[in-house]
Amino acid sequence: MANNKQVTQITSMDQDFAQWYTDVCTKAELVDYSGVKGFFVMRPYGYAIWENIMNWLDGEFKKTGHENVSMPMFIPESLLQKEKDHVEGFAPECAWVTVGGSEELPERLCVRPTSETLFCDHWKNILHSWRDLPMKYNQWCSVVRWEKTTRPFLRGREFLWQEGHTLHATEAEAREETLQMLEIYARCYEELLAMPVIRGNKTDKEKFAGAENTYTIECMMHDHKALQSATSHYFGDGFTRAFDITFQDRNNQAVYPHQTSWGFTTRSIGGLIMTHGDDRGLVLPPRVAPTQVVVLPIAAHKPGVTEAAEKLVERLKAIGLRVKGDFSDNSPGWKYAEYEMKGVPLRLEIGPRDLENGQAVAVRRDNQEKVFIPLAELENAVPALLETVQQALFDKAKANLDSHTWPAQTVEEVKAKAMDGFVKTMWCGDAACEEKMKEAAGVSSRCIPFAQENLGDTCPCCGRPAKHMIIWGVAY
RNA sequence: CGGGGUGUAGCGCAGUUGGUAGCGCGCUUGGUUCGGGACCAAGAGGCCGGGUGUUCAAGUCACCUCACUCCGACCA
Repeated sequence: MANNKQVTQITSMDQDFAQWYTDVCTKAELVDYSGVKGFFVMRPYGYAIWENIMNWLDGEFKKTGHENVSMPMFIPESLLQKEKDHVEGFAPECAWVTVGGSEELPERLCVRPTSETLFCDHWKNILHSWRDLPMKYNQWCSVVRWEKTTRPFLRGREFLWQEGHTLHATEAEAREETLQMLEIYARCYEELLAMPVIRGNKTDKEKFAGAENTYTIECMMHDHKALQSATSHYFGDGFTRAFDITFQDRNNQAVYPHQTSWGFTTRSIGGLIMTHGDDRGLVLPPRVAPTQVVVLPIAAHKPGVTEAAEKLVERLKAIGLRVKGDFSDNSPGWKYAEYEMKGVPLRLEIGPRDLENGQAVAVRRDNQEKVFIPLAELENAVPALLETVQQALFDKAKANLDSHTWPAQTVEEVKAKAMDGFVKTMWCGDAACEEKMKEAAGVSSRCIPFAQENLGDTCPCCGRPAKHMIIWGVAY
């Protein structure tokens, strides 16, 4: 019954969403704080989520013809400085190495904040002919950006990601690549993480340092704030000119290739937590959950119970599910709370009463709904239930996004709704109006959605003719 | 980088007008339990974040410093 010895109790979302978030991160054993600010330990349970994401994405990268590589961790200062916009964007948040062993280095080295310059430096050496193109590379690694404030997953001074870097003979092919990879990211969020996304363009103000176009997918968290969830960039030939990378085309002309890059980070796990979690803790969609089903014997000492539970684990493993049996001597109530905290999508209980009835009890994490599953139907019923949970989580998140996206005609209307979700307005395309909106309404531009709507003819900031519909929001 | 908060056992905390450190949970061992965070018994576990000062005496007072955290400005 009611018991106050709940050391793993977490702060409620409504009371303090930020505290709730950090509680979940630590109590669900996803991360631990390290001795250095902004650097986090990803514990096995958190890393297992990342591994599932990596496996899914890496499979898509391979299907679309990309190869994995590994680049150096350090960038000589002179290399970083070759592309002007790029340095300006990243230099302020670089960590620098100035000493090797006991020797002062002749040139200081930046710990990579992103690897465009390294790829370019390498490509300069190996690209010769149009026959060498396209070059479609990816690397899984961590990067360092010296952020001022840090939070687990959402913002660390080091974070894990993949960064794809490609070179193409033509602009059209490079642009196609950029959009193709954005679409893979969008599908990863929607299909794997059960998070609906908005695909769109970043404004010039918000685009990546050195990019010609930045495409983004934006997600809405449970508290209605925005999370920039992945980006894909088209560079044109800006970097390849700066690094003097050319190839001989079919006409024996030296030509600058067109470049892209795209990245997906462990921030996605933060988004996952803030999209689906509740006051009991983490809620994981079955497709990414390290453990999809936890099997609990009830009154395990009674004849046949433990054996029956073990049999359930074996049968579910045999059909490829990630399943765990908890045969520890903790009480059932303790186990319920524990696996709810860790967001395991489905709990299967089997006890003496179930043995009599030839069934198991399944309890969904997302809505606590209880379902009796005849043991004979286990192999069909459990995967079906997991798919139901996956879909229900997506639907719930989609409903949150849809019901908290507001059209607006004036700056005042934007301001009124700014703390309550996304606001969509028309926009003239002028950066001055974007800045004005930020000052007046406290929102940043999230993206210019690919799916445009016509909400009017004029920009709410300046009254001039509008060019696009744009989405505003308060972002993490 | 500005503003606030917190540092005492693994976690959460108490510690009076300064007097030489305690509680709950967790952990270990044994036993009883088991359908919503069980119970009993016996144990282990501390450079009180660090430094300097005041004092016969500092977890406690003063100053400094470090770390973490939250809120802003900057960013995936």
